[in-house]
Amino acid sequence: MTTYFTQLETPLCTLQLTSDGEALTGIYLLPDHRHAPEMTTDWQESPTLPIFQRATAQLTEYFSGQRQEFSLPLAAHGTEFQKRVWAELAQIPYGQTISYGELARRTGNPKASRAVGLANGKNPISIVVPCHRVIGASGKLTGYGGGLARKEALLELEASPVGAAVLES
Amino acid sequence: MTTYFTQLETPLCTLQLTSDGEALTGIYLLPDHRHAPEMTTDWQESPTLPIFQRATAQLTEYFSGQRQEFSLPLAAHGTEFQKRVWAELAQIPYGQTISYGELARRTGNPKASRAVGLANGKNPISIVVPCHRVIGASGKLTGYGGGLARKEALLELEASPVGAAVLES
DNA sequence: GGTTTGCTGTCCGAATACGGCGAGTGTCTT
DNA sequence: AAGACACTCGCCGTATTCGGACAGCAAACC
Repeated sequence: MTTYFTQLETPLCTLQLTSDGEALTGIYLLPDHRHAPEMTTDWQESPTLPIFQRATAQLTEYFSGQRQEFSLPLAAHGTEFQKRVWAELAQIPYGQTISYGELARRTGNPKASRAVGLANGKNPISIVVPCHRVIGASGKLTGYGGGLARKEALLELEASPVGAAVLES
Repeated sequence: MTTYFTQLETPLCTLQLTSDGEALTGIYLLPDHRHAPEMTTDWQESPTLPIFQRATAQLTEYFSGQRQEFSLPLAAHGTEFQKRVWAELAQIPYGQTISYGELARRTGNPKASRAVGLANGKNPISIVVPCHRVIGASGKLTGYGGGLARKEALLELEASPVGAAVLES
């Protein structure tokens, strides 16, 4: 199965988008994103793919503070448990944060907060599936696949009424 | 990937042939063949598939003593080591036997006679890939996925100038 | 306030177990 | 002597199991 990809520059960092040709399968924060897939010979750069056009437009709006929700076909591959966690992630509104424990409760395994953290880190579609909105019960950020600094930046962006201005400073 | 199959009656037993549509992927001695794959819902019976027609004809000739070598497209899936062993199996002439140790030497791992035995047992294409021609260094048959009795019968068939007559008795 | 402990799902490396062997002994028949 | 047989031990590639490590948290203790 061919994997299509393209890249997008944002005020935060470079994003790498991947797709199966129909749905979006991944978004990675380019330099040093943990669990980012290796690019193999069957990858094909296709900036003009419709799904990439739509995703690029919506992400650009997001970073300018003009968009709070995404509308894109997604296809995240993982275990049953992981998919349940990711589905629950998508329910967290823009600008809000919850704890790993709370996410565990919503997922149906109240005591699996630690496993939820792992599943969170494996979320392939950063930003659109807002894993950055999950923080420790104490308020500490505790971890992010794309780096703690970027997690903090994303939360600042969503908390600021002036949008991307905070990223420029 | 759909798996195609058909069955064939022989003087020895029923044979189950499997294919990917192009090449032969398996031959199993039907009642009680160890490591025989489970038939799943994506299996499809296709007796008219060209590869099955050719295989059936050649196997029938073999059991009547009229054929000593096969000419069929094969596709055996396994590890590197297993494929090396199976390739070496194909070099053993009709009617001859060698020991597991000798097969290990020919494969390039002289001391791996025991591992060779395992790989031998995993050979998916019985008879055409003649794993029955490998016996213990002492002359004992020591084992066969399709049952020791059948291994003995196959060797008798190949040793007899009158062909399948020995199987009828 | 700190520290410890138990509860979670998944991955990954290490350790283990398991054979379609074979060579080397030792014993017991002929 | 020489063969038949039982037993032990080293050898090898796989399959399976096992033990940590983690994007946490709360309760139970000092």
